Amino acid sequence: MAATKVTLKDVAARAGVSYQTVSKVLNGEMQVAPETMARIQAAVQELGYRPNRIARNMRAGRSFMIGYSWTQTEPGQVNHILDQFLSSMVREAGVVGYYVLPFPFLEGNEQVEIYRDLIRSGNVDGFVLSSVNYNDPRIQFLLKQKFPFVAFGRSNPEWDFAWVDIDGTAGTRQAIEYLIGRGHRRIAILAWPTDSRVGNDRLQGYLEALQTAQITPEPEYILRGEGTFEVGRAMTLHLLDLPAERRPTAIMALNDTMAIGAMAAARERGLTIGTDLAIIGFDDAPMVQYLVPPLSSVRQPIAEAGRKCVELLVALVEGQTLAQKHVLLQPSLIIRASA
Amino acid sequence: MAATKVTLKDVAARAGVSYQTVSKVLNGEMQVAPETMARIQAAVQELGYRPNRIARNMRAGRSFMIGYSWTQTEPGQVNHILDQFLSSMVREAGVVGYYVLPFPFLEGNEQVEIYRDLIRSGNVDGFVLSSVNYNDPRIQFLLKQKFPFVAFGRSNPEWDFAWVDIDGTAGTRQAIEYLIGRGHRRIAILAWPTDSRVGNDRLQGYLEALQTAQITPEPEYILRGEGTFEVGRAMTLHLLDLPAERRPTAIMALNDTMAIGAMAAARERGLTIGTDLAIIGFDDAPMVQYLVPPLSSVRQPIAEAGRKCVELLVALVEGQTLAQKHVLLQPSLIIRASA
DNA sequence: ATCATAAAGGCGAACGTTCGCCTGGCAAGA
DNA sequence: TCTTGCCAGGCGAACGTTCGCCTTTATGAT
Repeated sequence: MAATKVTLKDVAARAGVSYQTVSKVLNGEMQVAPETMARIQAAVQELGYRPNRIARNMRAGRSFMIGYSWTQTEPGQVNHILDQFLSSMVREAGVVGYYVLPFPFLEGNEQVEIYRDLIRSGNVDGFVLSSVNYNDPRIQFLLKQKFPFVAFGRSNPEWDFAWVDIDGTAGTRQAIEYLIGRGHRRIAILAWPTDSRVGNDRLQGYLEALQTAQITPEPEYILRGEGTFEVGRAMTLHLLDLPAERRPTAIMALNDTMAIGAMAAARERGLTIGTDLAIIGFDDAPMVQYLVPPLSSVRQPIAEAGRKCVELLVALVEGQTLAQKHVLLQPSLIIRASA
Repeated sequence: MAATKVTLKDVAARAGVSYQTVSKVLNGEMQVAPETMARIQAAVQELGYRPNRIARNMRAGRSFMIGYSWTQTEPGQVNHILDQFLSSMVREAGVVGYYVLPFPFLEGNEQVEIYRDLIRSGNVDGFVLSSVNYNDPRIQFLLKQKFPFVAFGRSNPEWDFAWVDIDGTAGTRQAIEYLIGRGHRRIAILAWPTDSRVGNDRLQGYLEALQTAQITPEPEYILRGEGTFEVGRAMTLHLLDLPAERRPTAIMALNDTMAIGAMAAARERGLTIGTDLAIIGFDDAPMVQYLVPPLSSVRQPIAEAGRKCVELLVALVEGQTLAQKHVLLQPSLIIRASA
């Protein structure tokens, strides 16, 4: 089917040396006479030789693969993260001689079994984990196995492992500080259930910003629920139906989908978004700039996170001690007309 | 670092047979006494043996990997395709014992070099191509190399290769027929430059629907440009500034981003979308359901396409003759309030 | 003339599989 | 008793690398 494979032996035969010599020369592990060198290089060129990666890995006892899987979003949700994150991982991995191996994501214990299989079959040298949360069974498993991995996201504080995360607290804090700076005092937040580490981190920024401004957090301004459009809309309707003097003048949502729900609710109540009610989202999904009005949101340096994950992981795999085991990246607030 | 690898020899030693026998038994290529079988299975279980994939591939002379790369979208654009497409490929590949190997996408000749390298190094057994267009150099190269691949998208009609595509013509035709059925006669289309195969296919559906309805296509209703928000907006402003009796009552855009631009333009001219002006997009990006009004759009069976690509490719790689070399999937029109 | 040294390159082995062929033993038929 | 055939399993080889050690020849110092 494909052109027959060119091996070291073919190159060696043409260059008139042993194949081991070719190997060493190509890997720069040996001094040879200049003419020999030239003959070898010519043979490589003419035959189009490339080292067989499988054989190399076989010998090395490693796969030079980084396992990665992600939660597939349900239809109607976007995973605008994936493209950036995966692209940057693939690129960075390529630079240091690795590949990224995507594998299916399953929930619960089955997922751990997949990790176990990939390890045992020698398929991967390490993992990058996404969608990390408290008590993540994958982390627990990998720690026990002492198998190299880097988590994109934090988990239980008592667990000691390498992670890269985006400072959700800072993102929200920045947004809330902006709202306060614009004169808002009654600021509500559409938050997530307490079992979400990401949600709690982001909520924390809200509390910190209020505290700094010496505003007492009102429990009725902190609503929790799933991060969907419908939930965001329902929560906002509830907030807008509070008596006028308690009704919030600004709403921050922990993701854009909820923020869009909030915008819908505001419109239903006849409010002008941006003037009657300020709304800020989180994630800066690609389309929110085209909403009416364009949604302010917190943008995360996803590509940078992907790069860092690979960098840390490769260091771990190669047995280096990490200069920094934790990387916390700063998001940035993108202000548009909605706030 | 990781637990020491368990090999066939370890299993064999524990079961008291030769390692080759273990191999054959596990692969079902040999009959053995029931007790032997039991001993082997017990040993496998107790030691947690999994065949080493690299060694297996080495022996097989194949990688069981499917190469895939995609064009990373510029910031501000969504690649809502990737998640679905890649997930379904990974899943389907897993079922038949393959993995998907993502690699960086580069433009032009460099890209072909990457393909060449991946082939020569034995990294992949085949490719799935995305973002295919006319005169695609990758297709040209792979055809010449006789290396297995499946394209997601069509290219030059004279080239003979396996592809999976979504029937863009049918998608647009369906949308235009819907508009005609709603009484629209002056229907404009925001199309793409003529060098886009996808764009031309979709445009074709527009022409066909008009012809069926015996409406003469007006050149001034067929606008071409890049598929961005700004272009969509500018084109629409131009259309809306036509004299009242020539102004279109409906606009179809070849992607959602342009459709969103059209919505912005309509709003700028004070038109009510859905009643004064019907707008339909293409792609059904996840967020368009939340626009105001929700955007009607053509939805593509992306996951199905990913599955089919893998199915065809694996058949090719394994040397089977394909029952069907071309798969054309039908998109569906999702009607919302914008049209 | 002798010996150590370095340069240039060869050689065998190993990584963990799978594949094809071989063998020893046993039962049944002639 | 001898052959035939089958069952259960063993054995060597090979895939394409890399690694460690060995050999040969030339060079220079003693």
